[in-house]
Amino acid sequence: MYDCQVAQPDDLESTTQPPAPAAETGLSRAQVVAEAIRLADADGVEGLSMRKLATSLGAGAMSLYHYVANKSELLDAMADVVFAEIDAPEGDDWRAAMRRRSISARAVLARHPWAVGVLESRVSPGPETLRHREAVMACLRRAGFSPVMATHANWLLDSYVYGFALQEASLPFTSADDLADMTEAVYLPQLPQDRFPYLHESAAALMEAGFDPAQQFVFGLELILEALEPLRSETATG
Amino acid sequence: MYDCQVAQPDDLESTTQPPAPAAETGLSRAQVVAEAIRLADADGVEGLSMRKLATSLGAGAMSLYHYVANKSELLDAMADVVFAEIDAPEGDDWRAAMRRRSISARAVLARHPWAVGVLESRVSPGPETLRHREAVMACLRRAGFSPVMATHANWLLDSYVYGFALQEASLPFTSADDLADMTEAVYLPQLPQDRFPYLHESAAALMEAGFDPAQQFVFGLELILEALEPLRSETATG
DNA sequence: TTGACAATCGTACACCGTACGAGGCAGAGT
DNA sequence: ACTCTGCCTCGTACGGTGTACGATTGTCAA
Repeated sequence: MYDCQVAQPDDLESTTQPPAPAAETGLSRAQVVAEAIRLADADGVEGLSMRKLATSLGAGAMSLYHYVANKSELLDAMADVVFAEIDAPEGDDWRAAMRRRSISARAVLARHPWAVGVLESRVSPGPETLRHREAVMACLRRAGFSPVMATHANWLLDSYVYGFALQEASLPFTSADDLADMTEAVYLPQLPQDRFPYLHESAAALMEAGFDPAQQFVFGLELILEALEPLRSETATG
Repeated sequence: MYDCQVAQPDDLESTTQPPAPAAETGLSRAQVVAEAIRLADADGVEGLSMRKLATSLGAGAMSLYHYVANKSELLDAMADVVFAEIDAPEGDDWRAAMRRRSISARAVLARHPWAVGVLESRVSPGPETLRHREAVMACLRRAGFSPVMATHANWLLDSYVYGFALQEASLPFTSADDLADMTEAVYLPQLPQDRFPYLHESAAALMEAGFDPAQQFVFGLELILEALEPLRSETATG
């Protein structure tokens, strides 16, 4: 009826490796996925093809299909591995916990910029993703948010994290030096002061002050966490 | 040096149609882009190919390249048209203005779910995009935000809008009925209460209460706007 | 020895973006 | 009237893609 599988049953057990990855000789699903992530980090997802991945693993293209049903499942698996890199929220202080996990999430998504795009149109969360989401909901519920409020808070925080990562991924520069060069060479000339005075001003201010994505991220994150605080302990709502 | 063009000079003038679109016979860039958007809305971006687009316009595939340098430029143009659908912020009340424009942005991105994904890895904003961003910055600056604070607020709001749209686009259902069916048929069985009690609880609560993305969006939006309010008029900072 | 099964991969097919260049057709110059 | 010059159309072809199919091998149980 619905073709949307949340996770394969035995994937849920995958904390212990499936049958033993055969170590030295032959491939393994984990190796395939890991190499795919390496390639995607280097060249972007659009540069990742089954043939290239296979070659990079020293195998024939069709061999991959023994470990992965199709490319879509491969992308799902990649996203799940990336998700596993994110620190789960821990501790009694919900703000500290969510701050840590959100900062971690942004950092991870900055390391794997393609992952944000993969999230979209990818419907079946993997086991690590589920575990992580469960941990987040647990943290919020234990902090006193009602089920409905916890869901709201979760959406708000995730939206911010993903949206920030998306914007960050589409920035044309990586380092602060790039920013300066870039701004001076491209943006300012193309944003004439008379037509786009405010964008011009903003670009100039950005270049002058430098731009640290992590710091920029924390600014909005703190605002959101503070705004969520008063919504706790209205346990009757949900 | 940098291959990142912000906008073609004459694109900036494109409020008036370039040379006259030739109306009846022959194609026009605007027609090509519009049909591409129609197809992407129907089948998703990954289902959009130059050949299908051409056929759908009653033309040969290569004819398109007279109006569009390559597929990447086509995607840029599509994103720009979508951006033009978003209401620009208007009026003296900055919160009302930004609320309207953010709600409009979410609605537009929900209508064109592929557009969020196109944003990523697309580096050159089109003329409409620039106009819109300029209007947003103008609104914030006039409301008393310093240049730096306005930039922060802009990032925060845009992150929320894009992130929300991204999450919404990856939802496996569209209508409330779908939600109920979906939850009952797929999520609840696959989220056993003992392993994922909180996700289970959340899914159940969501199904019971119904789920209106627009309403959910406004919740977080209002929180953000309220949190930004006290940061106005610190004009000395920037 | 035989049979089952896991793993590898060569080949082929349909599709993709697009380079190249050949054609048609409208209007301007002579 | 003739040519020339541009815009516009698109057929063909090339190198890439995901992957269906089936042949091949290696390994182990009976």
